[in-house]
Amino acid sequence: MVRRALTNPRKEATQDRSRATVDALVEATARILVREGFDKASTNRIAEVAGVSVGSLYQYFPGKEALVAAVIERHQQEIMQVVRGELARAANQPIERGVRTLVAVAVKAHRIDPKLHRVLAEQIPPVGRLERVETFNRDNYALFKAYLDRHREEIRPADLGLAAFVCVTSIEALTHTAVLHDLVASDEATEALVDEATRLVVGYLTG
Amino acid sequence: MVRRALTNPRKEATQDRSRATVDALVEATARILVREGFDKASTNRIAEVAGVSVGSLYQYFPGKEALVAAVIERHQQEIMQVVRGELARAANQPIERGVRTLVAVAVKAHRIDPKLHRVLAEQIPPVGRLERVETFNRDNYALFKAYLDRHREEIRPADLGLAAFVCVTSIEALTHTAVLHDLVASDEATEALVDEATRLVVGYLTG
Amino acid sequence: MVRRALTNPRKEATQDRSRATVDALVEATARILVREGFDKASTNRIAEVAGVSVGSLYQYFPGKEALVAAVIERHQQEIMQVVRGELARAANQPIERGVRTLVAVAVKAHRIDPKLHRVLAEQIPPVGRLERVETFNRDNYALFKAYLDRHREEIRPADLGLAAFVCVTSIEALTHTAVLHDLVASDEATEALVDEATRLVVGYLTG
Amino acid sequence: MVRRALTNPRKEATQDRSRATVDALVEATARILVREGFDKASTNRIAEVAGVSVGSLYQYFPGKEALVAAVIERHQQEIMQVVRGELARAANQPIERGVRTLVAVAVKAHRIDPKLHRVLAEQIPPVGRLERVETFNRDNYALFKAYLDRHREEIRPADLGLAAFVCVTSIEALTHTAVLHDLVASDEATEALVDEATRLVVGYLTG
DNA sequence: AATGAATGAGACTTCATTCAT
DNA sequence: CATGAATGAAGTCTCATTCAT
Repeated sequence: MVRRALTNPRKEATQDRSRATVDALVEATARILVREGFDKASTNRIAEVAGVSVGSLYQYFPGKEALVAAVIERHQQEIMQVVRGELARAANQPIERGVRTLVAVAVKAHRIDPKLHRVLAEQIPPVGRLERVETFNRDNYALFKAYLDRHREEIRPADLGLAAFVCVTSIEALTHTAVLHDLVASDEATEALVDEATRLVVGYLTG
Repeated sequence: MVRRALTNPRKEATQDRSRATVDALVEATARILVREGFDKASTNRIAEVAGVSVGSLYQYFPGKEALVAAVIERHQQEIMQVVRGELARAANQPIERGVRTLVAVAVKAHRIDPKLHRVLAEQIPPVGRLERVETFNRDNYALFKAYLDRHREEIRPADLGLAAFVCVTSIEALTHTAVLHDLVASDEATEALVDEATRLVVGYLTG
Repeated sequence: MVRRALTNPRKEATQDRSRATVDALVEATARILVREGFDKASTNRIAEVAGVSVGSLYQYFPGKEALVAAVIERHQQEIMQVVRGELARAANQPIERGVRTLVAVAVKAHRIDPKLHRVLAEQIPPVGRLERVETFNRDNYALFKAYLDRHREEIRPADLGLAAFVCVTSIEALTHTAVLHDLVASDEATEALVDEATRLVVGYLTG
Repeated sequence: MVRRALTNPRKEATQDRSRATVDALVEATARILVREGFDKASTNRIAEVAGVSVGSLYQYFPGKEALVAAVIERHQQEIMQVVRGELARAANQPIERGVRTLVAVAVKAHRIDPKLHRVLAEQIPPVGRLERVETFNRDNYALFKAYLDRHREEIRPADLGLAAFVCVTSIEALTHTAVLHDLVASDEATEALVDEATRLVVGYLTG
């Protein structure tokens, strides 16, 4: 609800033409973000790339921020779709197997449009970003904590909240950095990374 | 040599007055970054806060980027000073003790002007940032790898490079996130965090 | 015939629905003018408040000007209705009594939707305004001159045109300013104003 | 003090070049107002006519309003200079003679750049205008009331405040309207108007 | 060296109006 | 007739940078 005025779409796109315009705008924003960087993502340029007039842009979005927010949202939803899907499987797996699944999912998630992910992580200025990112991480955190709750018998740490923080933050950082630096270029490299990350977390939880 | 034109001081400030001007400019930039955010850090504003004319600003810095770069550099050096100092002690400590020292150092380092650290991490746009940050991490990475080399007998992972990446990335992420989210407000909380991070890394290295 | 293209309704609203639409548009314009000011009276906003599409607005009015003109016209007609009605009585009253009636009428007229009156007087840009206002004053002027003609025996000034100008302008200004500045808040205050204005004009005409 | 942010110059023009720029901007604004109307007075156009960049405009004025305010102020000061000068003479003249002087002054004042006066009176939107105009009229009102105080023996009305309001408003309206409608084109016409206005006011005051 | 006035490209945004459906 | 999506010219304003003094 907060900051509605700045980052929420102005009106729902009910009709087809509207819908297409909105999609084109969000897509154009993402494309520019990836190809030219945040600085080049001016409203005029976005409209131009979307093949739409600036006026139309402002008909649907109150400003640049809202467009970027929409891109982030879209990206986040694509990720969460992958995550949630694969995560169901992990729920009942034993720690070792389960964590490996989670790590693999994290890598997979980070590979969805990694260039966009990179830009969003690096270039987007504060206001809207932090909230989004935090929201995202809070989701991950909650999911992981639930997993730990279910397996509380098998793990050492008493403070599951802290444990979840440690694990989620580490996995996120490792996969994020690895993808950014192309450390997961080959399947072997990816497997090695997943192995290590799994060891890190499993060792921590069960040590 | 790289990008000299854009981010290096135009000239060495030999004379005292020059030196003072340069310092005032960098300090003003840092202050504005922290207090008003990157967006407000216009060259005119920086000059004003530094009590200097824009003209003088351009006498010493080729542009806005160079100023921000200088702020980053200064911050980084303050951090490395702390890190290097405390790190000497860790070198000959056994794994458990040594890692704990390293983690504690990381927390300490992140506490140097955390607001500035936050701004630099969140708000500064791409060009200069990534390189700087990577430089920074590469330093940490190298230092830690050297530590692992020295203790290679006591640790499990064969690929020390990968192991160093896993450890440095995790510690960095944990301390960074913890400081950002004020999870280290009290001494107890800090100690708890250090405990967990140490366990994470030690478990991984010796598991 | 003059300026038809810009300020006259495009077509007569013969059908009921049309009539209702036109009324809604004029009413919406007036409301916005009063409540939000001329600047906020965009065609889109007017259509929205009228509960009609912009397209429909342009079906009945050639543009924004025409709408404002319609509002002015409506207001003027309401005023002239009051004025003409009360004026009939004044026609045969002796100077003293007659002028008092006229002044009272002027105050009464200015009290019809004074907020709208104020906006029309203050905020509406040139093109259509002057003409309208002049038209309005010309009406008043003509009516008053006719009154003077009828009483030419009792008054001093030889040039009745000039006399009418002096009287109408003064009465208009006094009542207008008084209403704008809330100098007619109470009945006593109103009576005092009417007294003075009457004295002013009567003294001038009969002195 | 009110509305400083919107209508006051941003900085004092201390240096010669600055001063020239500010003057050019105000002059350009006045010229455009007179020749092309308020609507055409965009900041870009003003800067262009002033032979200056938009940037400079915003260096000295926070926006369009401030420019217009400056024009009004300048005009007002020119007027008050004339008024105050001639008014001294009226102070000790007997009613009849004094009022005639005052009326003549009013006409003279309204003749200073009458086109500009007209535009300011007709086209300038509310916010800044009313205050200015009221300030102006309050000055006139105060001056006239002082005159009445000095001659209280010779005049009828008990409430000098109300009397001043009646006289000032009437004289202002008569001269303003007369100048606007070119009723003072010839010397004879002017004299006739002054005669009538004087009679109006003197009759009222001494009747 | 220092100053700060001047520049002007370009970002953001609004709104009167049109036109395909 | 009604609708409302689309248009794009035009306006406002900022800010990195230059340059005459």
